[in-house]
Amino acid sequence: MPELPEVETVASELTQVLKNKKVKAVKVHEPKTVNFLVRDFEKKLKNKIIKKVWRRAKLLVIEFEEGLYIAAHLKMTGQFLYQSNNNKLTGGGHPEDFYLQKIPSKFTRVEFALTDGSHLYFNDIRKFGWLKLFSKKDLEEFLKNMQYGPEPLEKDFTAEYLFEKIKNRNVPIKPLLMDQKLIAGIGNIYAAEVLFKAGIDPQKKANVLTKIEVKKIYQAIVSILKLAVKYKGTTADNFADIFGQAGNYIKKLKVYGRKDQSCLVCGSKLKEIKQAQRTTVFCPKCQR
DNA sequence: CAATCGTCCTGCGGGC
DNA sequence: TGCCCGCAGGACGATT
Repeated sequence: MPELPEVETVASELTQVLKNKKVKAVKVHEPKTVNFLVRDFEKKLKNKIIKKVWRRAKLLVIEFEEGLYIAAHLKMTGQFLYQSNNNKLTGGGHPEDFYLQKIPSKFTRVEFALTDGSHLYFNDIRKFGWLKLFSKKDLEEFLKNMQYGPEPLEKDFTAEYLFEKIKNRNVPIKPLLMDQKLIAGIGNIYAAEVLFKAGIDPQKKANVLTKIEVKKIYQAIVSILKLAVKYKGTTADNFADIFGQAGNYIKKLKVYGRKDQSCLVCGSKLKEIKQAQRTTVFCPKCQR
């Protein structure tokens, strides 16, 4: 669920609130969430100062002084929630906003107390998410092993790159767009949205796509991801930003989660299929 | 190289 | 009303 726009939102907000703050204490409630023995993980982070938080693919990286890093993956249900020293989550009180999880809750896997009295919580219902503590060298090694493809909003991601990489691939285009080694950061929601915007059937094999079709896909990737970042992502399930606010791109979704509803362009019935054990919704008339 | 399945985990919704 | 089943999905490893 959290894909590039959601993770980007969390990274930039975390940088805003955590920059130059010092860790007072860490509590790990779920040992399997972290890559060290609980007491070691807690000890290594004590008194460390946070420099910034950034994103690579769907990975969040919290950078500390002295070359220490936490790489975090939210997987499906992970959330970072921030509570400043004197108030609760901002919430907002709009009923449509989101159901706010109480923090800490039974889903709080790791909590960070900062010396200014604020707290950061890593919540995760399904325990797929993780926090890995790395030295600079370990982080570089880890990222190298991941073999992430280019960032879709950076200059090295081009229509030509995309065409060259997929022109010989005899696989359906939709699951391919979710391959992190091809492009970093696209998941099930945005892959579906991109192909709708580009007017391409998700079942179409990559190696039959023309240069023009690939260019349409490329343009859809860039424009949709940019807009989704601007909207602070999509809350289709339980994504929230660090203040517990839902992402607004859900209002812009054209196909994801709209099985059997009518196409917003042509009015025909949207169809749901399974591809590589993932659901894909598309318009059989608009996407060919 | 491609396709598929199992795994991790829990809440929720559909069906009866 | 209540219970069971299966779905949701990011990413990796194993198998065919």
